[in-house]
Amino acid sequence: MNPTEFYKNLADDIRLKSILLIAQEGELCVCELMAALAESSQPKISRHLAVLKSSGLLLTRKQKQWVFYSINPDVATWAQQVISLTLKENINFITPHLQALHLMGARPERIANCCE
Amino acid sequence: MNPTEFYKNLADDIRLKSILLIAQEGELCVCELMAALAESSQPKISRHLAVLKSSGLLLTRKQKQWVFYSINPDVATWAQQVISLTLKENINFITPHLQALHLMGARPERIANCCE
DNA sequence: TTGCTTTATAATAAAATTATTATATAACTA
DNA sequence: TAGTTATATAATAATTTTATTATAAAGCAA
Repeated sequence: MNPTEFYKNLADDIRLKSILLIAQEGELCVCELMAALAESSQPKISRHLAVLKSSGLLLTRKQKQWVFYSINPDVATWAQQVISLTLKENINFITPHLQALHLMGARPERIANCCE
Repeated sequence: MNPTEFYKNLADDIRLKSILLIAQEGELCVCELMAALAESSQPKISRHLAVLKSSGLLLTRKQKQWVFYSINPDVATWAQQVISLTLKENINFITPHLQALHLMGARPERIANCCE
């Protein structure tokens, strides 16, 4: 992935916020991103995640009925550094979404963890 | 400028390459960018530079008949770090354009410098 | 002044991206 | 099995972005 393609992936509110939320939380499922990005519809979020996955930025892991997205560790180091720098220096950009996420009841991770 | 807006500015080949070339060279005029990005037309380059200027990423300095573009030092530190990291780790992305630039005869800087 | 070089802008067309709506699939639950 | 939840996808419409072409303006040079 060349730099322009990489930045095209970041050049959308839902995609960038999803990446930053996932970077912050380690991994998130679609329903958690829906809770975090409450103003966006499910197909909209799914489609943007599909874009990020197909360009190799995100990985998916299916567990029970949930699909968990995480940052692909094979992403070029510089690109991962760009993501973490952006997160670190713009935490306020996703603060309201992190709050919405933490207000969500019955987050799937907990359920998933407890049944493995 | 929020992170999404910033990345929208980088999400185009001409804009990203112009920024990286300017970051590498310190400052460049439109005709030098035309030489470097030989495949692109003058209005195309001018328009993309206007976008970058109006979002505050670039500054202009007019000298004689030339307009020199440089990175705005007031750009957020994290954004400047993103730019320099991208440049440092993707120098091959602009190498052919740097070569074209250095092949250009009678670069305006020299003329400008010699007549101040 | 006239002409040339450099750069910017405006109008329109073309292309790409994004949103919306509806529907499909898969997995769990009762 | 039937119903429910979670996610994906396809079709189309809407929007945004980009390219192209033509033209304008500004500054220099003869």
